[in-house]
Amino acid sequence: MDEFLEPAPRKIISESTIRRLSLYFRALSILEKENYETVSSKELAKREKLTPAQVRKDLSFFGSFGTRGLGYPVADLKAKVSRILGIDRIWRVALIGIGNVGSALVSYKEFIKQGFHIVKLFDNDQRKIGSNHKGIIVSDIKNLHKELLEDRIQMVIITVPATVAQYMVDDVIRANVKAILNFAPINLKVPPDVHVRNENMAMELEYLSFAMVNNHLPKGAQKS
Amino acid sequence: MDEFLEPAPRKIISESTIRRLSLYFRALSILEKENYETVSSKELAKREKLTPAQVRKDLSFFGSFGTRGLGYPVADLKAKVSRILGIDRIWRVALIGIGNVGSALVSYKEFIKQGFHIVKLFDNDQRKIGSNHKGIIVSDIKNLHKELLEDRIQMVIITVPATVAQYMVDDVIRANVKAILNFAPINLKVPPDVHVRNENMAMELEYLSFAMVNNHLPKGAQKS
DNA sequence: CAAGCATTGTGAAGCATTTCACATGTACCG
DNA sequence: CGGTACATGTGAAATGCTTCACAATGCTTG
Repeated sequence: MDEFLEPAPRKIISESTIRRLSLYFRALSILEKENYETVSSKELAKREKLTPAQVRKDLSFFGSFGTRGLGYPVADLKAKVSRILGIDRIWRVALIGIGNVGSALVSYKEFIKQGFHIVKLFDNDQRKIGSNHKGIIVSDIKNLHKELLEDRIQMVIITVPATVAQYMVDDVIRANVKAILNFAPINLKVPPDVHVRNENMAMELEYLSFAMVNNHLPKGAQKS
Repeated sequence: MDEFLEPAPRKIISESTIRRLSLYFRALSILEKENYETVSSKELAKREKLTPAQVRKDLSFFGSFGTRGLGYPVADLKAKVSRILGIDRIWRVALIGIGNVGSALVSYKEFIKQGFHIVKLFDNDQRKIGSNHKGIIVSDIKNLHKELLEDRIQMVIITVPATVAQYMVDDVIRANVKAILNFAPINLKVPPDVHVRNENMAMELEYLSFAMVNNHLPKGAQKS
């Protein structure tokens, strides 16, 4: 537990680097299952369609994890990346809005695997309140503030219609939650110390649509 | 229909620009509902937390849509952006894998609103095949190739487990589909003319986790 | 135990993206 | 109808990100 990890990276880490850390983590999990002892930046890059230099640079922001001539120790690096990402622990998550997307996320296995435990569900629909989803009873949205505090919730996932999302968020912030994953297609207003990530599935389809219409070839295959 | 739009942008448009076009489209839809006639780059920027210069530069890649001193005509610009993004038409989409996430997406209203019509569903589970989701009968995955062609499917959404995703994709490619939205946490191998976008919801939570653990303040609020 | 091989870690170079700043142009007011 | 205020469109500067290239270094083999 007391190995060398740069205590807290003082350089500013770019968003893209953080996203790639997630990719490395995923690749390392697979490599571990395949019983690799070590892995080179080259192999890691190949598996996630990146360049070896990028892999090395990304990791080097956080320390020197490899061995020259050999590569990176898989299990060890995986542990370190998970520690950097903060997924070496359990996060207590609440989900607000038990619609189609909300219900799907309650059973989403990737969340559990990575330590994101959905422990509270909220909705405003009387027919849903009190019902049981995967062992969790849906709470009345009226008790949002109180129950978020009681259960020491650290992250919230918002899957309510865009029209009411901001109201939910205002309440969530009052309950001292600092991290929000937002599925509503709206730009939430939050104070500077609250982190928001937006997940907009239509946006990805729009990207595909653009690419098709404009014959916009994917990276690495640009046409002259 | 025959107004001036650069016929096909010859400059390479960056991924971030395309993503922002989606944001502009969203903001413009709201502005239209609010009965704005025109909008300045400043207002548009404010609504999507961007800079006015960025808005202007993004739009300028595709033409000159504004009026100096006045701003951009809302309805007109919206139409143009939707044309650039290729969402001024109907896209025929198939969804493979009727699990939690898959079923949620069948009813996802944002897709319909933007012209993405899910018209085929596939699964390999006998209990699901033949069942009806929002008026669509689930087909047997065995007929994937045949039915994709018959129904002239242009895009596919993959919501199957990571272990089988690549097999599905191989078949999808053989059916001449060029756009894939992938929810499986795996790096799909596709030929260079096939577009893939990955949607990884756990990755966004990991980002939040990182931000919390590293006290990584969001943009515009960096601490010294 | 030395030579050779493989692969990291990292400044510096090369690209890409964003922001700046201002010339240009339009609308509107008095 | 001239003057003023406003806001676009865009080269150029600034910033940020990725790739290059190579010195450093530990492993492996004979």
